[in-house]
Amino acid sequence: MATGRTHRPATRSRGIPEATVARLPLYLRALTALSERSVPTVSSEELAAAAGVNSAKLRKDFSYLGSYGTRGVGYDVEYLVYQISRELGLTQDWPVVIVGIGNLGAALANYGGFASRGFRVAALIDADPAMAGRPVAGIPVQHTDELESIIMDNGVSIGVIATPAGAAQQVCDRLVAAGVTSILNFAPTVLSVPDGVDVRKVDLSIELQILAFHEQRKAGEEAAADTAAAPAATRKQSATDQGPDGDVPAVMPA
Amino acid sequence: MATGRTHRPATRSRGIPEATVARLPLYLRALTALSERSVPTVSSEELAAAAGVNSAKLRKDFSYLGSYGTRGVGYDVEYLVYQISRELGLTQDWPVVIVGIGNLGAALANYGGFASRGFRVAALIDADPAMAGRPVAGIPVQHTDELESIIMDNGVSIGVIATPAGAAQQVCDRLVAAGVTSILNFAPTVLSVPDGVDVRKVDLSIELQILAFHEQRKAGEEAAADTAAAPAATRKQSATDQGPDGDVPAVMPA
DNA sequence: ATGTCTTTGTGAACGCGTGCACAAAGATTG
DNA sequence: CAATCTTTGTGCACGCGTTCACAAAGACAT
Repeated sequence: MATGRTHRPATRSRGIPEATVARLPLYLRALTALSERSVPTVSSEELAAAAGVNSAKLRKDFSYLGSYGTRGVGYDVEYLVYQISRELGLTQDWPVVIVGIGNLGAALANYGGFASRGFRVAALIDADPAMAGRPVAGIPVQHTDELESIIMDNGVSIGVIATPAGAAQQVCDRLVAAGVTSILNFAPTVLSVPDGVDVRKVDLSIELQILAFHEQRKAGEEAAADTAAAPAATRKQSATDQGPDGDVPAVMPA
Repeated sequence: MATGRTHRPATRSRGIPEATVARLPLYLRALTALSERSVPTVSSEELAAAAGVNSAKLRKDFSYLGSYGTRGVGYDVEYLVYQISRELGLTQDWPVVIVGIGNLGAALANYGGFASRGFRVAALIDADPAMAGRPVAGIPVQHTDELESIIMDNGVSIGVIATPAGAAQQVCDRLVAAGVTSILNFAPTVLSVPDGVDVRKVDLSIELQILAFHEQRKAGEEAAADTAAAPAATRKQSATDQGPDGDVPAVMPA
């Protein structure tokens, strides 16, 4: 997954496990789709399939929220949508600022998924003076100088960082100082924040590297399982084994 | 985190735990930065701080790769960079296709993090005929009709889906049929794939919802810890407590 | 009202991941 | 060469998360 919590040592909040919280949006999405199709009730089995999880896990997840199901029938879709929304805090309005309006920032500003669930893009902020005033996704970009006043005037508590890595920590510090307590970080850097501030990171490069690892492993297994007679030379070398350490050159391409 | 594995039931590959694999790119990034500053060696403590993890965890992670450190000294930066790169499969070239060249797809195509580590954008694919031929990030966009031939001709095994949710499963099916075995999915949908295909998803909306949950909890705690005399009315209602279920209206805004 | 059938809610067992704490290893100094 | 000091590598314990499997609960039919 592209994310990972940072700081805050798994303080299970009000008894709802972190892993469950991470799945609630998934259930909510599936439930919303059912709701739009006017499906009145759904069983744990069906909903689990739609959300791509195990049905036992889903039931246990819901049990942390309370007993909202009816045995022999299933869950009331509308009611569950409401309960999960409330639990996630989506029944209230969350103003969000996006800092760094490059390609990614613009994509985020245009992303419909933001507005659809209580998240409102309160402002777009960029350090480039040339960007100031230019509208992106219908919202005029404001200069970084305005950052503090924007945060405070709008009561923003969630910030999205889409700046280059070099600027991320500085932007983060300013956001936090101005009152932001939750940060979604797209910059490839480790952010350090004071206690009480949540950071989630989305790192495209890391995701790809994890995929590459599994891809390589698959290729290795396949090669090993091949005729097992063909000399290891799928591309360069089997890449799977090689002397425990030996004298491989301590240099690399990238 | 924004991601989560799908399918493939935690088959610990060659003894390297999944959690460790997910952290290797983090270490690699920190090590690369040290390498550029020509730092010869680094202790687990220093590197752990740079990567934002516990030093014991880091040492255990490295122990799965082998004993590459020197007691009393630390780890050789260059050597470790090489070993992790090799383990992650970054010493070889990974051609990648990006399908769906909207705002997000264009942002991904322009993202420098791709090219920097063995990942090469082999092609950009979009369903819109008007996009065909138009260069994005210096690469001409090709039409979806070409998808299969592009995959096969370039030996692409990793695909990135940045299409609208509605098109994602169909694109996924075609990618898999053409030979792709690893998919990075940005579309807000659960993809179903055959065994042997890895899917990782990055979901901006889910990340924000998780942040909102914690944000709400923080607001609730703070309100409760306030003077504890002021009647609960921070915004709507305390949102933290309320009858076990009661007769709340089964309707919601969004 | 009684019985059957479906589906929830959860107790219990298991496995993975994390972090402590320390022994082993090697570098370094005298 | 011996003593000391630093830092790795890991055994162990603990807690979280997942999954199984089943009893309890309610719907539904007769």
